[in-house]
Amino acid sequence: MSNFLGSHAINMDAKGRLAIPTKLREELAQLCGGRIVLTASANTDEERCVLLYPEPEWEILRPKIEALPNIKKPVRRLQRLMLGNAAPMELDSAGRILVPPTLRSYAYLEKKLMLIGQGNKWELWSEERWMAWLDESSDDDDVPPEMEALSL
Amino acid sequence: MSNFLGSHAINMDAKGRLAIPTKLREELAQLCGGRIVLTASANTDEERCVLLYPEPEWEILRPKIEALPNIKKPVRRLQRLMLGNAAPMELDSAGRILVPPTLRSYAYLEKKLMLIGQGNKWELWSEERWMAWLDESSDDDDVPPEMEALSL
DNA sequence: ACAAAAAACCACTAGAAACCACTTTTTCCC
DNA sequence: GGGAAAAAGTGGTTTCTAGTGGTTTTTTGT
Repeated sequence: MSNFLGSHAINMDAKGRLAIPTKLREELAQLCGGRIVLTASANTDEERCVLLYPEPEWEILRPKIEALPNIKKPVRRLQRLMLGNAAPMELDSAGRILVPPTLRSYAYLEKKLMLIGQGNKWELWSEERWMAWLDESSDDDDVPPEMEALSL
Repeated sequence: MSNFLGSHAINMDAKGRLAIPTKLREELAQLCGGRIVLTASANTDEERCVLLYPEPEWEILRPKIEALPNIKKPVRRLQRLMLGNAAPMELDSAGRILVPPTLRSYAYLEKKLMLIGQGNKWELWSEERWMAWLDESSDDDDVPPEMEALSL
């Protein structure tokens, strides 16, 4: 399936639209006919960003999220964020997408953005916040065993 | 059936009316002829919001709530909140609904509201409270294993 | 220098929000 | 209890902003 790598610096226009890089445009065209889903990431506040899934990937994930038993608060948070912000859309004739206002403000998106490939999806960050997170995130020593086992 | 996604920022007017976004209006029109039911959510106090069901969804849910054996207090609470606040209504000619005063005050609704898609229903929040809940709910580490297992 | 892509720009449209006028209901006082 | 005043509800119109589509200019890479 999809295997997105690398990153792009992109500008958002005054109306909240951003032009998908042409390479990625073509990839998305043949992968899902240009149909994608934007939604909010449900990680910590420092990691607020917009997630961009090709539609088929989203349709794998969505039922799993909906099926979670939601007695526990973190589950309701995940559902409210990821379902409550999901926005299916297609690229316009110029290969652009309009990011919904709620997502724009959630992820603090202004003009300068970073699009980060994450295998099955892309992450869309405020460039400023992305830079800040890179600096700040290095000092965490709570490493799960799966990661310890990795030989990079 | 219905699968509501995404969210909208909406303003309530001075008389407690809010205009349903046109996209959703059309969806509701063909789904249930514009007949919906508003009621109160029965979660924690921090999550007080108004629930908006298309009538058919509500009619699936209502008998289940009514049939619950109500010796235990939480059940009576659920029944009193959800049955006792249920308000069937139709959109007016301009696609607006009048939120009953009791629901307005229950969910602290003032002017700025958020409408959050949750699959079979919508949640209507005070914008201020919605923001606060997002911030406050992130630092809860009581994550059930089903959620831990998710790869987003 | 040329071609392609990204960014900025501009004109147009549709939707939301504010506004206003009118009706009905409730409340309070005589 | 009746009437006046206030509040709440209803319907419609106007204004303005955000969304949409397209074009031009600038930048980048070859």
